[in-house]
Amino acid sequence: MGRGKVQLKRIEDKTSRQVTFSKRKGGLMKKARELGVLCDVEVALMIFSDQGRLYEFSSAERLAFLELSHTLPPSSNKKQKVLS
Amino acid sequence: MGRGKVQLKRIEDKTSRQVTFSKRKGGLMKKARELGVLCDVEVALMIFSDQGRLYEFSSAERLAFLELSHTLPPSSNKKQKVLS
DNA sequence: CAGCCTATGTATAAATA
DNA sequence: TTATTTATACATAGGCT
Repeated sequence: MGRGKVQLKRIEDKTSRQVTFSKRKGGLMKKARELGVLCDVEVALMIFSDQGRLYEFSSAERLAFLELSHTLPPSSNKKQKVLS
Repeated sequence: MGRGKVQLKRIEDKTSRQVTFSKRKGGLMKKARELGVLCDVEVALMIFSDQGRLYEFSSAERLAFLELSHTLPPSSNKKQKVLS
């Protein structure tokens, strides 16, 4: 989307990679949420970045264990950050 | 997208709900894969439908446990189907 | 660096086959 | 009912602030 076509490879420039990560993470979570609501299914989305753990789910019950059973990203030595 | 605007509520018509599920599931997985590659992060996407379990991940190592630690959807009494 | 803007690329709702 | 075809809505890359 946007002005240029997307190449399916790691974005080398750190700044653009961070910007793209932020934009696409938001879009992906929105879509995951929509799929859950529109189609009445349970969806879990987990994204591990260098900063911490991010996740999304539309129906907590069956998926709540995900919060507890994962391992911490090795690069993270701080308390993990949990975002909606 | 498409011809009509989207209402963020459960699609009541079973046929449209199934059609929408199929289309959006594909789109969501594609985007999840792209985010993982472009931004060099680990992504896991799990969708529980009535049919079975679907999942996606860009980096198997840390997330492989997801395959084993989840519980089966109660509505599924057949062997689960695993898709890429 | 976090937002805002907007031209363009994509995803997809409906319609149709 | 599933596959293909548009017309549109939506997401977002690159620029700019």
